[in-house]
Amino acid sequence: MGITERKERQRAELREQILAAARRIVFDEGFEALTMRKIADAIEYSPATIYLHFENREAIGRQLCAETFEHLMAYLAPVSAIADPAERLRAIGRAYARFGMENPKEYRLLFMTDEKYMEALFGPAQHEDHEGQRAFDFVVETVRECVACGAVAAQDPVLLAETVWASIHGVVSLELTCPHVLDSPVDQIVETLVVALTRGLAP
Amino acid sequence: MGITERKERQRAELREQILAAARRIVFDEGFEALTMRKIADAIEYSPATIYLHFENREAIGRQLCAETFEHLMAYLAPVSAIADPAERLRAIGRAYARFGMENPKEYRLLFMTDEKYMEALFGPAQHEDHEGQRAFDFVVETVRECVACGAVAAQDPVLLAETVWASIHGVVSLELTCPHVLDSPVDQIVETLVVALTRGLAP
DNA sequence: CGCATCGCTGAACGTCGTTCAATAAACGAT
DNA sequence: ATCGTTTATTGAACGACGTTCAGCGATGCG
Repeated sequence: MGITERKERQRAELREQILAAARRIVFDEGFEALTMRKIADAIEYSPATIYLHFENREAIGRQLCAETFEHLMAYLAPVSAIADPAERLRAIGRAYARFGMENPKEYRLLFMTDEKYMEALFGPAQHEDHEGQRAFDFVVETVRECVACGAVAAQDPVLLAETVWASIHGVVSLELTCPHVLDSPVDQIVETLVVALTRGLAP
Repeated sequence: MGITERKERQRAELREQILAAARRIVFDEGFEALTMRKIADAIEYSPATIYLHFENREAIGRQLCAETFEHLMAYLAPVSAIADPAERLRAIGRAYARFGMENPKEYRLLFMTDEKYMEALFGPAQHEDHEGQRAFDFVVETVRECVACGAVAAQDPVLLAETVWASIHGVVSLELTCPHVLDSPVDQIVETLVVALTRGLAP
């Protein structure tokens, strides 16, 4: 009785086709340009069919966000190999910015569009393991190590981690929103920022 | 022959009514919720009438951006009275962040929506006096003074000013996009940031 | 073969920004 | 006062959007 399985497989395949089409559209034109009818055209199905696989457009956005977050994690993962906490903190900033600049549409969807696309990663739900929170905890832990080894003056590690995150996010988001306003190269601004921050937060 | 003048006045009044309605809607619900039909309802005219005063919705957004920028300048103006350049630089950051937190929808329209709403303030036009550029030059000048008096190590002042601006923007924009993700109060993050930056950029 | 289930869609609803011919009012000239 | 013209305003429409749902045909089961 492989019929049920075949149907399930075909169903999953169509769902993946929808996601693939949506991914491509978002990558090329951004999430605002993602249209149910455009997806339908791409997969050669009626728009109504999409609603048999996703609750609505927002649900597709949420799924793409989850994937985007995995993508971001892939950028950050190699950084954890760096032993020196201060250098690791700087490397986190660089890797994060690099992800944003290399994946502008995805970054925008995840961090600059609406809170509803982040809240799946961060809460405010109660008991789920929020991968967003876990990733942020990695930054917090690095800051804690910086404090422990005397590279950073003792302060609330969460506050410091949020300061680092927010400021790097600022460079990326400003560049993504208005590409020609920042005169200096993003790399250089990020470098200035991470160096100044680790210097300025030292005891 | 006051007839022409009266007509001109009435025309200007209706234009101002449109802007007033648009302002209120953006202030209450954000620019995404700004609808031509909603404006038309508010001013008790047909939607088509609005197009006799503005080219399209985007033109209204641009005008609101210009006003928003004036508003931001009003926050920054008192700061110029501060004599110490380093303290003035910190005060710029605080005032900028306060503006963003107190005028979230306007801030979002101006700096987080689309480059087309900033480019009127910053270019890429050629010979106009871009008020956005002038405001940014104020930050650059402050940085220059910081360098001159030895508070900041000699580097490209534009790079340093952009670093400061982008990082503060990051705190504001992150908080506006996802209000409950940052655990620490925005004031505290901004304070940590401006202090760490001026410390870290010192010679 | 008949019946039930499933995948799928055409057509519709209400929304949006925008356009344009048509209407009515106000005006200048005679 | 009347005519012709300019001006202000709009109703109705177009195409696109997200979303819903009755119904269609094919598939599977007894």
